[in-house]
Amino acid sequence: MKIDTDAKNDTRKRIMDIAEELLLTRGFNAFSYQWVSSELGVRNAAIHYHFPHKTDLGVALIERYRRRLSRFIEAQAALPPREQLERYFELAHSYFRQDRQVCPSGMLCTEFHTLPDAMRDQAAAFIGEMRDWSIDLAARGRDLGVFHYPGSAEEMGVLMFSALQGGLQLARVDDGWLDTVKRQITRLLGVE
Amino acid sequence: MKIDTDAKNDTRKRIMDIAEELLLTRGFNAFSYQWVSSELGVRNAAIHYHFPHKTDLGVALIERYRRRLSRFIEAQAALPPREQLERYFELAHSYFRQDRQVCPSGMLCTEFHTLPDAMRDQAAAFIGEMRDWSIDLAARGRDLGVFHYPGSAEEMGVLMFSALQGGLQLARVDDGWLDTVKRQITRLLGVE
DNA sequence: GTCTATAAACTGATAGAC
DNA sequence: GTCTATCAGTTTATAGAC
Repeated sequence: MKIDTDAKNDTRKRIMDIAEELLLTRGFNAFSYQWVSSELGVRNAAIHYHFPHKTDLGVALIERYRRRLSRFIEAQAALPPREQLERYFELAHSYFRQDRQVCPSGMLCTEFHTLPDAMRDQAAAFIGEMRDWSIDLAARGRDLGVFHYPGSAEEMGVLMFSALQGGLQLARVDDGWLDTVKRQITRLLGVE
Repeated sequence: MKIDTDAKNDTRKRIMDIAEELLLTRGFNAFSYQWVSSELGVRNAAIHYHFPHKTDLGVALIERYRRRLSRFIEAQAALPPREQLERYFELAHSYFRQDRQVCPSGMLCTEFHTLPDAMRDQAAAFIGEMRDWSIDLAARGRDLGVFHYPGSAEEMGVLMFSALQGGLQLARVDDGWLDTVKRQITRLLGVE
């Protein structure tokens, strides 16, 4: 088995890190290879060496989100639901803290109609995995008697995901928005 | 007093209608004057006559949303809360039905960091008015004994707005998403 | 791997004829 | 009001030297 992670290639990783920040603040259509290359201190042809087409860069970014999400889910799988909920909130809030980024799922959704097919496929898979995990959290919390809410776990999970995604975006206009959404979700889950 | 509405000038209105569709499907950064002019059957210089800068077009679109919202709020102000909620849902769903558009607030939020100042100001005002109305709905429904939910009207109003905005975007990936969000909001409002 | 140089297409925008 | 013609700048992308 070969080690074939992004860390293998330092420049490749730095390109992705810069592109990720640009994706989550400005959107995929609102940054160019020039933005990445000048930030990295190289010429734009160097970026094309690592990612021949911009689509390749976009796909690589979403694939990395999916791997991260997979690791995140695994790492907190055994925690009690209340702490899982805290991690969920912290995940969202960490985007906001970093230059008022939004969740990749939200950015990719609003740009969805403009994305190349390969990116759309990856985005849809990523969003499906986020939804499933949110539903699992709602289900497990209820099964363990920690959450008490009306409707099915699927309905509550989808609502939590939607509200956090919307709240993260609207927080760009009003600082307190995300905290309000977090607080109200906690209440609606009937915690305590 | 002069009559100075958009309807006065037919071409101007048609430009705005085309640009609006492009804004809500693709985003402000992902369409150009060429897209509008070719759809309208004129040359791009004709668009510049009506809107010298693209920013002017963007601002005019958001100002129109604000006027429409103002009329919408007035038109349904006297309705019972349950019907107001239905209209709220229908407002969101009408975007989805039309080529899976998203709510302007969502598109403008994800593109926020890339927008010119004048558009940002208008977008923030529009979003604030949407939020206030959602809060008013939550408050009035509770006052009239129709809604029963934990937390303040502000918290519930902000949550409903966030969830609908997020749900509308995520519906691009999964058709049933928006309906699920609507159903769960209704439940969480403790209707019936 | 990164560079220079360049291509072809598109962007927002303007001048001036009709 | 719309046209033709054009501008300077940017975009994604490639060829070939080092």
